[in-house]
Amino acid sequence: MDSASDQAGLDHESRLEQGDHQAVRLWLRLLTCTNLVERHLRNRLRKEFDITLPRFDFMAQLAREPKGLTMGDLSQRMMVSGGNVSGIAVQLEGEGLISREPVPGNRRAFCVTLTRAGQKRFAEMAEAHEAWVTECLGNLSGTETEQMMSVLKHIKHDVSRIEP
Amino acid sequence: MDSASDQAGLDHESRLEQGDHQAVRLWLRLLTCTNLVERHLRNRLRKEFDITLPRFDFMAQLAREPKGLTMGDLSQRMMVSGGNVSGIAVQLEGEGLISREPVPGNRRAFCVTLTRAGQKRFAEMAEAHEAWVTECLGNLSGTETEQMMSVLKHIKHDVSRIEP
DNA sequence: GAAAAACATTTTATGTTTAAAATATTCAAA
DNA sequence: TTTGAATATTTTAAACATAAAATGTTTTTC
Repeated sequence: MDSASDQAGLDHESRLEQGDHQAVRLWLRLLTCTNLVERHLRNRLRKEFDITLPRFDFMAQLAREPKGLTMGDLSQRMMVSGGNVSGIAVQLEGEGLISREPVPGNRRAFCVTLTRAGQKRFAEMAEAHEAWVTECLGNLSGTETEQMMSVLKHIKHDVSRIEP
Repeated sequence: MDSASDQAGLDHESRLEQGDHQAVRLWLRLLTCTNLVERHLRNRLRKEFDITLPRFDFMAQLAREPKGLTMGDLSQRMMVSGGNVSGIAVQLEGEGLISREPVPGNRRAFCVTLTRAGQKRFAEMAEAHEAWVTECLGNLSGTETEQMMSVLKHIKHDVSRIEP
């Protein structure tokens, strides 16, 4: 067992055998890397602000859109099901961090916004969050960052063309 | 609203505002991209083989290690909690795809292996899985693939150095 | 303008995931 | 050799996630 994998812990891509193809190797490394960062952010959000990643994400979407979003908008942007968004909204509303008000002229939809308390709370968290992300991804060179952005865009395009 | 985001649906990184910094932009794109591929694979595994991604992953780890792994090994390599692995193992054992046998000389640990049926089942799935991954990530140029591999390695290294 | 289709959301049932506590075993030290 | 620490796993409780059904609203269509 080599010291590098001892150090970082064994994971998806540390244990690949020769036969695995290039694309699979890339996929496993991509997955490992994203999980690593995601877990790091999740832990710190919990430890420092006692909030989960989905709730933070929910609030982040609202912070970018001061005029508010509907539940459907949130579902799309967070890329999760409507029922999921619904459950998170109940909790955040209970904590007084968001408010749901009827949309004039459309009694089906809600307009969800951050409350004043929600804005304040989110601002604190966002600053820390950005610092944590920068800690994870901020040591790349400008070239590396650009390469990643470019290739990821390419992948996103390819995958979008597949879906049934 | 541009046609590209109509096409793929709104997501984490489609809605960023100017002020967000480089690292955060990269992170959101990385997350979006990984989620996109992960969801695609998850859906196809469910549709074609009626299996979940975690179960597939569990079996994949075992397929690479014919001598078997302990529950703790699996937890580390899959990067999920022990309780999680425990639950998956119960199910797969119930379906006769894996077996758990005591380790001689250590009554705490189990040695988990694929059964013959498990090996056969996994071989079928793995072939399809590799094709799906190649569909998602196989259209990149050699240069792009190498760049991704290299930058991801860099990120992984940076993040590993942070953890408390 | 009534029926049908589409929309926005919530509810329900089921399953996944985690952290933390509980259980049991092994190892180390005094 | 008993105490205590470390290890390996399972159980538990709560949050998260999905699909599908249910509810109520709006729009379309004939």
